[in-house]
Amino acid sequence: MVKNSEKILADHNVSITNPRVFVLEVLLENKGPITLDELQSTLKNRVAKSTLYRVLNDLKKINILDEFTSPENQTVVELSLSENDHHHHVFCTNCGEVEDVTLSEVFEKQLSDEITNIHKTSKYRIKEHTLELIGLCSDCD
Amino acid sequence: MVKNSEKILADHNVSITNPRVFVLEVLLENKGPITLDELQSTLKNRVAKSTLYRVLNDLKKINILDEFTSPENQTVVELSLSENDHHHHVFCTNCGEVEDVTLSEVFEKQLSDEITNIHKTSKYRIKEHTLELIGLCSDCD
DNA sequence: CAGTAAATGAGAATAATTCTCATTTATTTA
DNA sequence: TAAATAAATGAGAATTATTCTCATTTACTG
Repeated sequence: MVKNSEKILADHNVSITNPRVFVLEVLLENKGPITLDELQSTLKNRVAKSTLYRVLNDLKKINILDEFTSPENQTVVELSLSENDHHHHVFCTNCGEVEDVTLSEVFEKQLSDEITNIHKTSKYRIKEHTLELIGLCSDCD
Repeated sequence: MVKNSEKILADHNVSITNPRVFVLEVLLENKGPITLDELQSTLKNRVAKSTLYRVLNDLKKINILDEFTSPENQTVVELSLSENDHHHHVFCTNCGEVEDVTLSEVFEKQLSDEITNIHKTSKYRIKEHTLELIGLCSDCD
């Protein structure tokens, strides 16, 4: 039986190596955004630091990984395996946890209308958007 | 005549020093977000690197400076002198320029409604939000 | 299974930011 | 207003995050 992570790598024509499989496994298991620190400590010493950065760059290159920075300047990564999976992020300002949020279709429509309006007055051609929600998670509230 | 920057510092009970005045002057003149690189090169050698970081932290501490990271991982700062000045940012993915955008009142209302709805299902108590619009400025388009 | 190309580990190099400490500048006190 | 005290600065060292180098190991090709 071929592991999920191995199939992902094969499908994107990247060679299947232990570090890549390990990293993918953690990301798949985690399901959602994860800070670099957390990823690193979950991997323990299975992957060298330099290799971890390289693997993450590899995954970005094949477009299955998003990277962004939290309001507290933590690097956060998240698998993005499917195209049609538009969502946003909530950050806890206290513990640094990050989660996905999916906004209602109605709202996303309102947002895209607003962006269309911006095009009329702004000198920018907008291609993407991200909404960051910042607050406290239930543990920290 | 007291300079604007000096008044700002005095109003917040921080001592008036050359580095602080220089930095504030550039930020006031620039009006809008500016990358650290740009700020640094505008200041030339008038302020030591370590002092620049210190001054920026001072301004953050008195709540008149916002700091955020662009999608290209550039540190960006912006004065926020008035409370009631909610706005968002557009980033050019090519040249790295950043600008303020103010969204329509109608849309901000829709957004705050959406956040209210999120409260019902999410475990987060949301206190702030930022919308980042990502695209190309007219020069780079 | 051997040969070649690619990936890895360990640590050096680089970049961004913070820290240290001796010196300078601002503020307070008399 | 000058002296005393406290705060801020400059220069560079220290720290942290990330990338790079290169000798060794691993994966893919025929």
